[in-house]
Amino acid sequence: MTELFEENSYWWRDLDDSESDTRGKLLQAAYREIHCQGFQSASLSNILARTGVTKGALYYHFPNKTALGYAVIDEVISERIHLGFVKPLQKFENPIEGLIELIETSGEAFSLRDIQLGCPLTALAQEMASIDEGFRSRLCRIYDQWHGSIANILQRARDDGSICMDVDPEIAAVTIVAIMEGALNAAKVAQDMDRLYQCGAGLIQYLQLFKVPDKGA
Amino acid sequence: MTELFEENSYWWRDLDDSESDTRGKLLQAAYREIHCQGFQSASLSNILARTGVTKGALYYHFPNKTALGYAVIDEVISERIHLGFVKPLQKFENPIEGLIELIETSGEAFSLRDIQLGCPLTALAQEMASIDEGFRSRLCRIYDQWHGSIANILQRARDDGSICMDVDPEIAAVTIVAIMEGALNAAKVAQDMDRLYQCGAGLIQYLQLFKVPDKGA
DNA sequence: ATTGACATACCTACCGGTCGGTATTATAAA
DNA sequence: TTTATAATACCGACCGGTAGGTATGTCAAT
Repeated sequence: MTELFEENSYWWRDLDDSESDTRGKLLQAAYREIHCQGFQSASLSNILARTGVTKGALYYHFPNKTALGYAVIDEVISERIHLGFVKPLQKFENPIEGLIELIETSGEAFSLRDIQLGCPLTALAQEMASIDEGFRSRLCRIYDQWHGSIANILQRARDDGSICMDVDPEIAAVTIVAIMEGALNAAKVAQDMDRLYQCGAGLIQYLQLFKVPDKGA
Repeated sequence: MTELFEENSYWWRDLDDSESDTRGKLLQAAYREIHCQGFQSASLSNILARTGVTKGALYYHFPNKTALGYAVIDEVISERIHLGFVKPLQKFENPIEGLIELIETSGEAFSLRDIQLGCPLTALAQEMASIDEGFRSRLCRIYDQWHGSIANILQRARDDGSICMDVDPEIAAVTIVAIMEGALNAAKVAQDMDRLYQCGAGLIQYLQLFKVPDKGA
């Protein structure tokens, strides 16, 4: 078996393996183990072995496995999604161009390995949302922030007339995220970056609908 | 904990619990257990207890847990996706109207419980695609059939001029499935049917792009 | 002397899987 | 028609291993 855990990845690039921060090391290792195996099948022994931390230390910092999972969502995944999908959008004047830019650069950002692993948010949502309310509510918060940030820039764009008045920012935001997560899912199963590009093209088509009807005519 | 397994559900309505067919009973129970818990956390003991079948009988029909999982995909999930998402599309003259009809009726087909559980195909894909090649290839086959069937009707519609010539059937098909799976994912996490409707509205907007440019003008 | 930050040994429950045995039916030779 | 054989379908005690979790011990810094 190829050990996906050992690979470098977009999903855990630049993790701050703060040498002496036991709690931090546990969080990062737990994040990767959970991303690779799922939460329920994530093995504390693996995390311990990989970090060199002992069980006593783990249970000093976290009351149980579930709490560790919650912390991974709140402190690692949340930030990753923000850094990868929310923040990059803020710096664009025109949200449509920002979205398109984001779609196009993500083709370069992801390696095939990243695609195989898939989005950690979706994975955890699929596995845990119906099993544990603590997981669900935390994951939901992240999705809501993601939706909110997109809806926000669409609203602003609508206000200043750079996109069509009759686009509903909320519907558009939810749909855009759905396409992105759906695209990541499709590419993961197919193990094929092309799926990502195809959905990217579809998303760009969808975004064309937002343009103001040609004023030049 | 509410026992999602015990609920009736869109996802396992009309399962043929063929009284005396041990293998069939195991398949159906395994499907439900896997859908509720995920494959890795699915407990053979649960499946056994729920069916009244013994361990000896299970291992007579299946060499191991993995083979049981494969059979669930090939024989249960495959058919469910076909019945729920592929076949309903075939009976429509106009694929756009067919898609829209499917989106609208699915709002009635799903209960909140169904939404909480989510699509079994996505769940298994997210959990197992990067862990086990046997799972991945089988799930990929189902997605390919789904994509293929949509691409097909779009191609036919293009040929007879009922949709715009410059829609790429493959890109459109992959994108449509991505939106649907993304919608189911969003609704699951939010535990809210409205997410489904929002994405449905977004998908319908997207489908408007396929219409032939107004010939009456 | 107390506390924060671990380390180590240990516990029980459950997991997938095995294996010797059994009841029932099908086949076929005598 | 009886009887021997064999395959099918199942039973359930048992096994090694791993899981999450706990109890107690250590030890440097305040």
